[in-house]
Amino acid sequence: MPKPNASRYAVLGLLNLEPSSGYDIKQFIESSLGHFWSESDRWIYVTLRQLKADGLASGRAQDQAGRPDRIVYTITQSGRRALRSWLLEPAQPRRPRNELLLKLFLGQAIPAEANAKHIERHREAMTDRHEQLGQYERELPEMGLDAQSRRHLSLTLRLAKRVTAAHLRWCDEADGLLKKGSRPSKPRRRAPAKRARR
Amino acid sequence: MPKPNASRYAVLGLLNLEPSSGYDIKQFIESSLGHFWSESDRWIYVTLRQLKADGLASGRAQDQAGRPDRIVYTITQSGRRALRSWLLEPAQPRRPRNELLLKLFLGQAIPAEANAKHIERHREAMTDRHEQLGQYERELPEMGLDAQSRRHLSLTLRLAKRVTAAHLRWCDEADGLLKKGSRPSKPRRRAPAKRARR
DNA sequence: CGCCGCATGTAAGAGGTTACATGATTCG
DNA sequence: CGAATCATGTAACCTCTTACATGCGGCG
Repeated sequence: MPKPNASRYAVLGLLNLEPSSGYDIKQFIESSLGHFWSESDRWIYVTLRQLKADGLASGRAQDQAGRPDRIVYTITQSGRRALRSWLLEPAQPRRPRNELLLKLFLGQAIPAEANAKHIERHREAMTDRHEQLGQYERELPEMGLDAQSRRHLSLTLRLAKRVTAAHLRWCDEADGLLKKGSRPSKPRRRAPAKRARR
Repeated sequence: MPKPNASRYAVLGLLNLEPSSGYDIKQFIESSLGHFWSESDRWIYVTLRQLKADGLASGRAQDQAGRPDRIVYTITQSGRRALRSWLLEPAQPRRPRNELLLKLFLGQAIPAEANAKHIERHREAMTDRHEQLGQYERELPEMGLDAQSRRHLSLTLRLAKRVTAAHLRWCDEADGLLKKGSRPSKPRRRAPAKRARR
């Protein structure tokens, strides 16, 4: 029995929507799931062969005139069963790892302006993202998806937008706090206070 | 030259605040950075020895009466230089991988109530988290941290709270949308529409 | 007496990432 | 003519997880 492994099930789940080649899956993930899921394209191919080896999918090579052959994978009965039972299990939260917050927390070692720059970059990234999400949301109805998929995708978009907006509001707040923090009452003053644990 | 690697710098950054043993670092991460950063405890020990091997930290074993020995690591000059230049670089965003959203997106394969349950679990998790963050925020002033660290930690807490609140509001929205979606005009009806890519 | 806290380590392996490799076609 | 698109693969490597290992002292 294969271990619980999100990559496998992500690929398997897409096969469940429609038989696909590795390239199809890569395209679909990049174009549609990018705001909450991504995979390295090489890894998709490896995963597909693993799924086939485990009997969760079957693959047939298609000869294509003037193109590289494509291997189209189809989910099997046992694949559907495995997918369903994975979908019923609670989602496993990932280990939190926010590099931006880590850098800010450790940011005493660098000038305050450098920290402000981190926030500024983040604001730009979040602004772009927010715009892209809005764009994507507007394009949703025109994509050839069935009503269910559209509803489910729209659900994920809404969370992404809310979270992005929260980040943007935080950027404003953070700017203010960083400015306050970097303005010592006397110039060049250095706090002698020592951090103590426990 | 070691590759850019967040774990190493997380540990190095903590050493920069104060010379510490692996166990100290584990405790500090668990108690204070848990909402935006975590490490597997075993890996911390490995990382510390790597840092030492690379000359970024030095370590001295301390004999302790009746206790296992502890190895206290101290950041070196070259460690400080490496840390500073890492802190100045833009934060690398991680590959997005939200298992909850993946399961919801693929959730056509399971009954609508199962998807609602995912949301419900998520709401509970986010509610707990929000409470914990509030608790932590209230305890901040009493922790033996210097003013800078307190301000920086509080910054990270504020983002975490905003994001958590966004998740909670989304849970309510999602409930509504899932209910609408699972109520077909005629019972047992199944949408024959086929998804098409591109 | 058994469990918890302190304190570190090793080794195997999972789960990826990245560089390298190939090769035809279409488009600007 | 060069770059991008289609299409897959191998192999080395990195990062981290997990199971296993040790051992003392204090507490209920």
